[in-house]
Amino acid sequence: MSVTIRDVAKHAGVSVATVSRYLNNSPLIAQESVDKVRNSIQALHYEPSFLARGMVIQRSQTVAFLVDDENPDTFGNDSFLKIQYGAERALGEHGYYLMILSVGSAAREKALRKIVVEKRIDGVILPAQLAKKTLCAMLTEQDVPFVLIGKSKFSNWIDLDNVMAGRIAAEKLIAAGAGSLCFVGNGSDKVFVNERYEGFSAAVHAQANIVAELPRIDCKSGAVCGYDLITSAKELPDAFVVSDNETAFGMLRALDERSVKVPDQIQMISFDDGIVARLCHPMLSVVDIDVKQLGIQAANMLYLQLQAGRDVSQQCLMPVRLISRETSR
Amino acid sequence: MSVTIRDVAKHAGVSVATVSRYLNNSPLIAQESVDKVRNSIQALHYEPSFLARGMVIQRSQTVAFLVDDENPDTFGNDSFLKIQYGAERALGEHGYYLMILSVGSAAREKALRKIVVEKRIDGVILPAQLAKKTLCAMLTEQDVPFVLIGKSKFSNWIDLDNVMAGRIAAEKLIAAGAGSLCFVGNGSDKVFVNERYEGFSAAVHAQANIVAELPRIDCKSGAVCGYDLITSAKELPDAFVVSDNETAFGMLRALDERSVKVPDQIQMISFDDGIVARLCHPMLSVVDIDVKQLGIQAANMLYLQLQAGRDVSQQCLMPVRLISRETSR
DNA sequence: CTGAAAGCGCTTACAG
DNA sequence: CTGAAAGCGCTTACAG
Repeated sequence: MSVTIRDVAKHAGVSVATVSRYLNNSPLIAQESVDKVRNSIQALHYEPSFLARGMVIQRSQTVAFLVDDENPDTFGNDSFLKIQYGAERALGEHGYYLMILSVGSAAREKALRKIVVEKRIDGVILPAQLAKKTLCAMLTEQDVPFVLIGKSKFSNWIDLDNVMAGRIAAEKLIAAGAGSLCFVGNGSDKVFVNERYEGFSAAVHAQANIVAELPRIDCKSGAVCGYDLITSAKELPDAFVVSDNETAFGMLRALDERSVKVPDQIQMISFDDGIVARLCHPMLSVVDIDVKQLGIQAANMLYLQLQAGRDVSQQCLMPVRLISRETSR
Repeated sequence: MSVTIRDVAKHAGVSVATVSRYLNNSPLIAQESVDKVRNSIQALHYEPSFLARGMVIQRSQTVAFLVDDENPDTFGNDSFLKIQYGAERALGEHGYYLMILSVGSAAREKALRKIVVEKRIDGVILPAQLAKKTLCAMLTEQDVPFVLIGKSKFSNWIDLDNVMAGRIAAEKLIAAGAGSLCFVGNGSDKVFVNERYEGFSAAVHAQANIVAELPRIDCKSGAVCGYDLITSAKELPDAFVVSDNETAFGMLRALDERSVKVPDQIQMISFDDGIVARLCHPMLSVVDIDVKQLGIQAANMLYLQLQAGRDVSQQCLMPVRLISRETSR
């Protein structure tokens, strides 16, 4: 049907071995042959079959990106989409393809195993939350490199620098004159919330004259909770650092109703730059990271391992940056 | 290295042909052989190589999902992620895998061609916006079935029923007593906006006593535009149908500032149920569709074509539903 | 530097 | 119903 390596060989007047050498950039080939083969390939619109090639070299040039579509908390947002796109792009530049695989249930985990032993994929990128012991053990045993998104006890991971993010937020507020700060966290069990608090805390304690009264408040319902928190508060600090946009959104609305001027009377900084940050009134200042870049980096880390052949241990913390808008001075 | 069909054959005391027949559920095999082979496969943990199989049958059991990561307008939202997950799930149940491929630039379009002729994929799902003539022609020529997400002149597509959505919104408002309605659209060049208006329009004109003054207002910057629109409006209709959540958000904030009671004095209905709808104050009533279901359906349509072997022309309009919240009576 | 040949792991007529 | 054999399109020692 389609044109094969044999057709090219015949057309070029060489053997298939020579064509194959050309395809693989082998040094064992004369310039003259190179030219002939190149011409024939163009003339015939030849495209090597990855299936045949993959079969002999036992590689598919594709990596799996694991997701859990049953976990809206982790994946129901577009930053995940951006990570994915970033990874696809970076991988594409190295000639690799990206396959999506949801592994919510145990059945799907078996599916992953199947894919791995079938050699359908050469590597995997997965969120740390999905990195169960059995899964990682399987990957290691099958000699498939993987990189995690999010800190982990496993060797290779990449994450945003949440501690730094918390520190930056607090420092900015202190520099802007806030004498008393309060951290509001949505979800005390989430590690990124706790990391942001850790950074916040370090920055506050570094200044002898700063009061960290109400040092930390935890809520768990986003906007509604943030709103309630403000309406019921007796006294307010000079500034809030809030773990997420939605909680901040609710707080700002309540502040507005109480006619508290932001940022004049109270300042606020949150994290992650989403649509909600821009809908806040006034617009929310935020410590953000470039999530697409995170995906790109993850892909590059994996590519390195794919090349090295064996595990090179890598950890990477992505830098964050402050986006000053209207809730901070 | 890994166990092959030959190992299984030897272990089971049959020929590789028989094992292959078992693998392919061939009827040409005795029950006795079936049992022997099944046992051996389990004993040996045999997993057939998709690469070898794919090479002979010229199929890879994977479909490509095309995206354009440079177009934030279409893909910078989580509904796209849900479509993707839905597709992955549905495909997975049929034993197919999902590969992501971004095709923003011309270079990537060549990459798609390569993937197709390499037989790396058996079919493709793509947003209608990406369905350029050359691309579809290539797919057709290469005999690769595809389904579009969004209405199209090409044969197979699936879309949300935007006309119906517009109609439902208007009818609900009319039934709730609105005597004058106004449609606010964000982006007069977007087909889904125009379709929603079309349904709105039909519903309004069906009622002789309904006034459609200010029949349609177009803006193009979301929240800010919605806000300005209300602050500068001289008189207001009984109800608004708004093409998107963000514009509605801005309008509601302005209404609040003007102390117009919603939904008592003015009602409002928008489309798509996102996070913003719930952050509106009062919470936005919305006509929504199940986007994940859209992905599932798209996958099923493609699967049908993959099975049928040849093009079966299908169009599918996904039903929508009203989610009544606080902005409608 | 080059080609003939074996082999990667499967499927599928073909003959029995 | 079963097996021997050819073939899918490539790569890679091996001998030259």
